[in-house]
Amino acid sequence: MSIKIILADDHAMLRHGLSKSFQNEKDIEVVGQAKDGRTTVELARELSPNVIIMDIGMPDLNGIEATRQIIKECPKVKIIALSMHSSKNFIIEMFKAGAAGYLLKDCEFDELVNAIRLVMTNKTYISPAISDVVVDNYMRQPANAKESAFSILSQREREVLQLLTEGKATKQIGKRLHISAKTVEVHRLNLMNKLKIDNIAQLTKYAVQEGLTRPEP
Amino acid sequence: MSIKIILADDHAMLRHGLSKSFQNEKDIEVVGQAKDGRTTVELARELSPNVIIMDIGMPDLNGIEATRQIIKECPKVKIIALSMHSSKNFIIEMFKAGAAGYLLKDCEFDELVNAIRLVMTNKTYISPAISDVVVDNYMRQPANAKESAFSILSQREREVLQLLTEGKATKQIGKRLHISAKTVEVHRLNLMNKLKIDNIAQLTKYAVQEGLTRPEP
DNA sequence: CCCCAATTAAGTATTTCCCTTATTTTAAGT
DNA sequence: ACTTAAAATAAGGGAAATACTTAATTGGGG
Repeated sequence: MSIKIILADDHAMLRHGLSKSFQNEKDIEVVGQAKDGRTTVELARELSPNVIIMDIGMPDLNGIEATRQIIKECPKVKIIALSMHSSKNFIIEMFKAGAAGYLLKDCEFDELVNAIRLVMTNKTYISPAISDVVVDNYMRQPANAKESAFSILSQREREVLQLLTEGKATKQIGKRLHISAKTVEVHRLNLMNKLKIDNIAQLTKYAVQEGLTRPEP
Repeated sequence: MSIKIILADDHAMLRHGLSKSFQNEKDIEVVGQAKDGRTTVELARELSPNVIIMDIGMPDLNGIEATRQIIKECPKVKIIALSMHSSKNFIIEMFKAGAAGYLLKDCEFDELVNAIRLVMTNKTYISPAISDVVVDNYMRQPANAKESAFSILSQREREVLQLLTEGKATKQIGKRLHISAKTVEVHRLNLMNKLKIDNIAQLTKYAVQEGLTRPEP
């Protein structure tokens, strides 16, 4: 029986290319693709894959949040981050969210295949290209004391923050999250109080810096 | 008679250091310092300096706008850009705004001194570190066809855009620019229509990409 | 089992936004 | 110099969003 995987990345080109490449691997089957985090969460529920290849910078719901939510629902699913970013924050948060592996996008395809087979044996795969960052983090834990969005804000607040900083109106956010616009308002108010920011402009810059949303308009 | 210069940079540390360094140059006198573009414009009016050393990334009013305004009022003033950015857009727009020189911040102090003395003879100084960018621009003009904020928006609109994306409220912007809040509203509406963006979040990302405001919250 | 934080939601007063209209300046073209 | 266009200024008014308050419900952790 083959390994069922889902590809989550906002670039169709990359998904298509990977999908083609996986056709040569007889024990791996691409059962689904998603261009944003929210779709990925839904597909994970419907298709019950073994592995998800997850980009971090995606619209609507970023890869870290998506991972958090998927792992909460189905802890057996193995999620491998495939990201452009080698910055400490992303790597650490991705593993905190429950990822089973982390690779950079400029790695070889074979490395990804190896990683997939490895995580299927309940092991964790850390790409050599980023292993030093992970080690470094354990070496000087106290230096990493500054609280980031991931620790101060609740999950819902982070979701609202991302949609807010992607230009969505309160109403739209309510619809997307299936909650009242009034609730979204409260989340917005609370998160802005926590961050001590009282305008969307600075909030957007903050979210970009934290990697919760992407810098492109 | 010595050359009177103004230092415009938001980092007090840099201003202080430069100021100290200039004490060794007997023919150069630092007559004023400013931490933002708007203050620089005022100082330029009051102190009538010969040269202004101008950073680009400054709050309230960025270096490019400040240059535009100062040159409009006093075309004799020589403005030398001292920037971290070596990207084409900044360099081109700075010269369009009327700058007499452009240096990167990691150049030698002596290069800056040379540049100051050179522009005083009505020559233009382009740092070797960026000269290729300038040449490159003339080589393939048509490639540079995509319109940036500097070309589509009016000066007032760019000013409003910067303040808006720095988190200022309409009222505050009106006060700062000495115009009615209603007028600011119109400028905001017009610029958003021109850019085809209808929310502050995306507008902020756009302004950051165009260098009109800084990425830090 | 109780408590705290998170999530949900509504009411209301205030503010902002959107659109239209209009006058005055400034810039540009011929 | 004269005409036109664009930019900058501003007000009015209804629609919409926001700030702030209050509160019910839920879900773990001690």
